[in-house]
Amino acid sequence: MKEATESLNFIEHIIEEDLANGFPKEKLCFRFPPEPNGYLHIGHAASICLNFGLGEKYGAPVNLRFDDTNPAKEEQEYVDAIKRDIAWLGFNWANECYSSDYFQQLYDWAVQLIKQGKAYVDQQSSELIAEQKGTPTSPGMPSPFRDRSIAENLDLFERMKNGEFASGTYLLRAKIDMASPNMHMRDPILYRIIHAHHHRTGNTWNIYPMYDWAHGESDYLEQVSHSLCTLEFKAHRELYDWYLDQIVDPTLLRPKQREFARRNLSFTVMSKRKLLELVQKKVVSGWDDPRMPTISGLRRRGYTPNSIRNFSEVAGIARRENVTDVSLLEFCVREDLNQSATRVMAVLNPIKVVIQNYPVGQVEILHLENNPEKTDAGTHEVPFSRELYIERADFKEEADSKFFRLSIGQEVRLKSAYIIKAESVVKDAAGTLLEIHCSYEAESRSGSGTEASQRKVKSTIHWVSVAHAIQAEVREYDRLFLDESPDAHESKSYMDFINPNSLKVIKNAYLEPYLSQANSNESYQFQRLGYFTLDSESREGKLVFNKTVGLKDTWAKQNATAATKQQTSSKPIAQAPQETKSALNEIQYIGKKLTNLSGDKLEEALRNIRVQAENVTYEELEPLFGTAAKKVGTRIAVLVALTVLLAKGASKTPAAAEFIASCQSDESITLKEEAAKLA
RNA sequence: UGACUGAUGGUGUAACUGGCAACACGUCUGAUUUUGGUUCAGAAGAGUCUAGGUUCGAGCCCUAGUCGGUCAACCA
Repeated sequence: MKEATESLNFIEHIIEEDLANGFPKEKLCFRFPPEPNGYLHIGHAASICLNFGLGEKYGAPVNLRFDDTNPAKEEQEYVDAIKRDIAWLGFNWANECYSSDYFQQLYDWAVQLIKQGKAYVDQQSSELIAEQKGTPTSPGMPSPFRDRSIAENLDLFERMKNGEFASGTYLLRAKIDMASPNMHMRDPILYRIIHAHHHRTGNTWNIYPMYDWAHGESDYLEQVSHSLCTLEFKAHRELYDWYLDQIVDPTLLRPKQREFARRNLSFTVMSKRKLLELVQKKVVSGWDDPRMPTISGLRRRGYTPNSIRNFSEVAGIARRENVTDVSLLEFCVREDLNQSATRVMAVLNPIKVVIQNYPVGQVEILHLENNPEKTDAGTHEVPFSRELYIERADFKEEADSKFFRLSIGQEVRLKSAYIIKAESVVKDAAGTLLEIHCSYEAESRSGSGTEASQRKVKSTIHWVSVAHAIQAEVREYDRLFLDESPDAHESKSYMDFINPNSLKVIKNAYLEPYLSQANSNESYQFQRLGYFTLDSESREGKLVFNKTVGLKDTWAKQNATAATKQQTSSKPIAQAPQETKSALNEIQYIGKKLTNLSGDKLEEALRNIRVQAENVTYEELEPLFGTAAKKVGTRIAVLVALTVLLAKGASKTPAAAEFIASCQSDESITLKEEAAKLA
């Protein structure tokens, strides 16, 4: 259905090229390699969708590999959460793998490296090693232990493995090049000693491989064809390849690392470390707080797998830094939910309406369409009675012409019910509005088929019956940060931009009774308000709803812009100097493309130049006489402009004459002709 | 002062081997609408970081520059 868009992203181009060069399609294999040290977020979703999407597109397996090489930071809890999130997104992994599954093989290979004189045991402090490493602009110095004998290295390494040494005392390093311009090649660490319990291997190991050593070799062991990671690993590629060089069997597939830009979202942060800080400092309630950009947070908020996959699709993947506007994500949920959400009525900020001419005690059961987008979705029942709640914002005692809702003397339709007219208001001593007294038109009931029921009124508003409404808590969310890129400021921390009002709790919202049986894996559209879903804290009898996203609200926007307009117009407007493109630039531009044109379009372009030339001075034009002979278009444009200037009475300077002469002898016929007219 | 890398409307992505810069979001009109939603029709908005060059023709190729990102964890 959407296969119409054939454009490939750059990763797909790489794969297509490999395929074209004879790489067998059946050997394609991808992987998604999270470290189980935190929850997945929308940025990971980009990577997940990329890898699993590629798998689906090429019919290739995609492994889920936990990069669990650091027992100090990793936990089973995260493994479970990650699996749940990926499954929720709707992807199936071919194999569930762990870097820790390869610890023995990795160890054996390391021993082999030592035997080849390509690795050595170092025993200096981390400070000393860092010092010897040099800086990006100056080379490093070799470790005094760099030339330890192979036998000694072997012995030490084995004892490291056996747990004879304390954490941090010994290291295994690859012997590469301390002067490499790539810092990662300056004798990188292969193994360090960590005495910690590993969530899978327990206490079997006392040494653990570093990311670089484990990652490429794991890709190789799994025969991953394309190992896709984010841009910050670009500099690691050289090392990735060096490690593979040491162990690769040429008859087997050699993985290829390629990098893409991570996806950033505006008004949020996107690194596990920063998200963890929000959790730890209790800025949010947890990893799955509905304000968090985590998959679990978005899920709790009411985002659908579809909307997130679509977002990834639409946002695309590329190699440059980016900050995608959240509005794109919001668009994606709305688009999805609009199709699937059941329409209901809920009043979040109530004001009571009493219909004076409606019989006291009468209750009518009306029918509300479940989903106008799906004709077969049916209806559900809504009780109607004399006393109702409507939104406070839907009433104004006196309305201006742009306010379509209820006001004194003004009619509105109650959704799926009657047309009412506001007659009077009741206020307390302080002047606050208590209730609105209305009259209804008995013939106007929706769907009754009467003439009155077909009558058009300016607006339709939602409502709930006071006697039948159920109460619930509704949580509304705003962006977590006030700045578009909270972590992009040098002088300020992202913590400085926290939005203090990102959570608004409405304790007593009134919902139509149908919602007492609300389903936790369904989304509801509270009509005219937005999309809502049951929160995980919701209990029978104490319902809690999360607002996923509001409806597009052109009315609110109109008001907001009107307000700001009023504000700015009260001040003297500091007119920004109009950045009009200079006529000369315009001429140059038209000229640039001139030789591509013909017929009418050429005529039009020439006409345009003549128009623009009216606003150009001779002084401005003169420097362009020197335009390279190759740039025929520009020369024509300049010549045409000159023609106009001369006609206006500019004097033909020697420079101009020379220019005209040179044009006359040009190869371009157009140029020649134009020049001849002037000669 | 190094190495690597990137630069296309407000935002995100396109443009297959060079051939009058496309799609989506956002914005703005108008129509439809018992949701100021949806849908439909339309508009505005970039001459592709700058300066040169190659070419009949450059966003794509070349040269130089500018600006941004990444790299010096016993993290991944």
